[in-house]
Amino acid sequence: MANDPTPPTTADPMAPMLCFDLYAASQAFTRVYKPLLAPLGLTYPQYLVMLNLWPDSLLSVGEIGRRVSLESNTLTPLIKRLQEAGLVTRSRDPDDERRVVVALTDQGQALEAQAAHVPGCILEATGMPQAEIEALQRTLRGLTRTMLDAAASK
Amino acid sequence: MANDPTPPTTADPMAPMLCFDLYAASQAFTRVYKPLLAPLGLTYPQYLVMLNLWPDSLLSVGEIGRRVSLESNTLTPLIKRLQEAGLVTRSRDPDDERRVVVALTDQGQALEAQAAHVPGCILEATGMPQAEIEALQRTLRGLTRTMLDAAASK
DNA sequence: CACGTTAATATCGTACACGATATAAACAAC
DNA sequence: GTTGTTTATATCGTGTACGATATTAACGTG
Repeated sequence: MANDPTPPTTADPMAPMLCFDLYAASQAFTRVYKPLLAPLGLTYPQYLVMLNLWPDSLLSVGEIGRRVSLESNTLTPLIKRLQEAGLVTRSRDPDDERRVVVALTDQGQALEAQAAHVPGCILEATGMPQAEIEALQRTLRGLTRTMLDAAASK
Repeated sequence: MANDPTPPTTADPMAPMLCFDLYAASQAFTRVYKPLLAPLGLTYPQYLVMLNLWPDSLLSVGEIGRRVSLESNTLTPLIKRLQEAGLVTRSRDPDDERRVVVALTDQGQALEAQAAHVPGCILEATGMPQAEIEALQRTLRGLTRTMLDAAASK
């Protein structure tokens, strides 16, 4: 342990930053998800997309985007990677050629069973009872709405 | 409004995802920060770095990393951008040539005054009383610790 | 003091995020 | 039916994140 030239901190500038705590918690989840999803060949955002495709098996890019709060600039390359992995197909909607329809392949369908244990593992890792988790979710959703309204009104 | 081929969702796969709510809340903060920080020429992570430099004015890359939870692979290019913007200087620590010391320039120092209104604006945008914010921070910090412990023990 | 180890940054590759813009299909109005 | 507008994706550029590896300095032990 060499001597660090850092002077003793008088007041932690990070202490009052709620945003930082949110970010840290989000990153902590990512770290727990990673070893669970890596064997499936999925990143966390890719897992969110698959999670929506498993029950519906066929969705437009835009509908996926609304559900996971991402736009085509992020989703298009992400879904292309899922396609390269053989999990989904991409094709134009014949009813509306502007749309791209994402559909599960057999392999993508089969992945659902292999991912079935993930939510339970995450729930366990939180160490929180269900009721407390739901209370936290309500708090966060209210906060998110308030913040977005504040951003929009500017 | 054309007819969307999306079938009615039976159960929202996103509903139980606490991680998603954390992510959404974090993104909502980013959107509120952006118009406040853009006039200063800072991104949010860059603002976090400056927030630590303003009281101490001279920190090693590693010490900054410990405070903002980032490593050199992210910090090095970020700090180089701050350097190109004329806000900081980078130089080797003469006492330990492995270290790089980041120091505020006059311009970087001066930016503190221009950023002084930011925390108040953020606090106001949350619409939450101070006590509730602190309670949420405690919850999030506890959750983060539990999650990281769970990730480490695997 | 050589030599293996540790420590502090940097570099590289991959994958998000997201603002701005481009493209092309669908729609609307005349 | 041409023309203007909206809608759905895609592309591009910049900036994080982060695992893996490289580089160089400091340290420890014989």
